[in-house]
Amino acid sequence: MTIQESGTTRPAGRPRSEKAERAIIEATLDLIGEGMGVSELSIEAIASRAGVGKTTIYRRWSNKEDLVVDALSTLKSPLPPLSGTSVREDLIALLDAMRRESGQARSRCVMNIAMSESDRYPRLMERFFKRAIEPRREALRAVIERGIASGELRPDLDVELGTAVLSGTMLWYTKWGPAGDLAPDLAERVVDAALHGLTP
Amino acid sequence: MTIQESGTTRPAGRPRSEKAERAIIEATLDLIGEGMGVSELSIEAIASRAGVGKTTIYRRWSNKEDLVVDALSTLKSPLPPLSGTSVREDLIALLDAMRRESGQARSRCVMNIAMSESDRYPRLMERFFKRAIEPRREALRAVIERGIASGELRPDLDVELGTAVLSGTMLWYTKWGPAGDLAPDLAERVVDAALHGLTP
DNA sequence: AATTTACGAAACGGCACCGTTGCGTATCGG
DNA sequence: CCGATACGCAACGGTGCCGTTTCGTAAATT
Repeated sequence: MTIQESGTTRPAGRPRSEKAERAIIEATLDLIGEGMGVSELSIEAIASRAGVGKTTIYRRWSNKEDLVVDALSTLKSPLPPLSGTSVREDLIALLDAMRRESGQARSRCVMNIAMSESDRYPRLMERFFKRAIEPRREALRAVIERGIASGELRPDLDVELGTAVLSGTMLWYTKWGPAGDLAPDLAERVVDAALHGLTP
Repeated sequence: MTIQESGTTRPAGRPRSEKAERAIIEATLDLIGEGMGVSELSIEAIASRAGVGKTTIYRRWSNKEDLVVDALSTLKSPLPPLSGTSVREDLIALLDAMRRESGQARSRCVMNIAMSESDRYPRLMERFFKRAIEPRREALRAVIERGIASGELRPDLDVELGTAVLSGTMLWYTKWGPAGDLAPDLAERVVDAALHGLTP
């Protein structure tokens, strides 16, 4: 053995192309980003878009769902840094990250899929949720729990209800708000409305 | 002329079957209610489900989109009666209607379509929005404006922000809340959280 | 009764995609 | 160089749906 990678023998023959693999996943995300539902994605369209033979796709994934799972899993969810100075500031930081993401076509369409196809592709969505949704929800939950502990939030506050109010409101604007980008100060206004309530 | 209906001459020949028409629309809504996206609906599946020949469908609608528009338009949106005694009570009535609807598979799937396919079928969705979504939003808006006028809500409240907080929170529970039916007192809790805020 | 239109069923040619196979070429280890 | 594997490409037979047409029958008007 001349070259050996961490104890695993490299199989003989030409190695699989990393470039092709990335191109396939990029093409998949592109098509999803253009509004394709999972059921409308065709392997042939992905192969064509990626400049790749169908063989190269089938060699790696046995079916479309597995491919989509892997493609969605590559979407990073970098949570914004939280200053920790106040609950209000941290909430604004989290919600403003949602606002910024909602401006990207790819993120919007992925969200569409997450919301509408979870019944038909439960396996796919379970994995995607764990990867992309759960960390954000957990961050929000942590901020709220910290706020309850510090007295910045009601001691009897239902944490889930708090997350629902905050991210649900942003979700509403994303889908049904005025067309185009969301107002830059939206997160701040939503947080203040949620914190202080609609009554005088 | 022997029998004449309200000034319009009935054309000769066998009249179109009202029963077949309803069966077609029912079948369409059934399939949508089972999780079908618009793009996955096939005329053949609808015809088969309705016990009808494809001819009978094509005679009435020239394409799938027109059929879906008509089918969705038959979905009633009976707004709940508002007591008008207080903003809080009216809001609870409106949000509880959303909660009850979210338990019905057909309503859930229609909502899925409304949220995820609005990019691909803008014409369809525009009409559906006007029919099913806009009246509810308008009712919510009216209650909020009345509350501002009566002093029950902040005088400087952004009406759209208020609707976003209320219906967005319900939306969040519908899609991402705990599985199964929503808690019967959810609307009340959401309204109180929105009215009084998350702070002590 | 004659005419007209609608009905359900079946079949049509066409198309897009399926998943697989064969081909000639490219890229690796030995 | 040799064997092995991956590559892009093209073609395969199969399937499901398209929108249309044909057929025999049913239900209305005149």
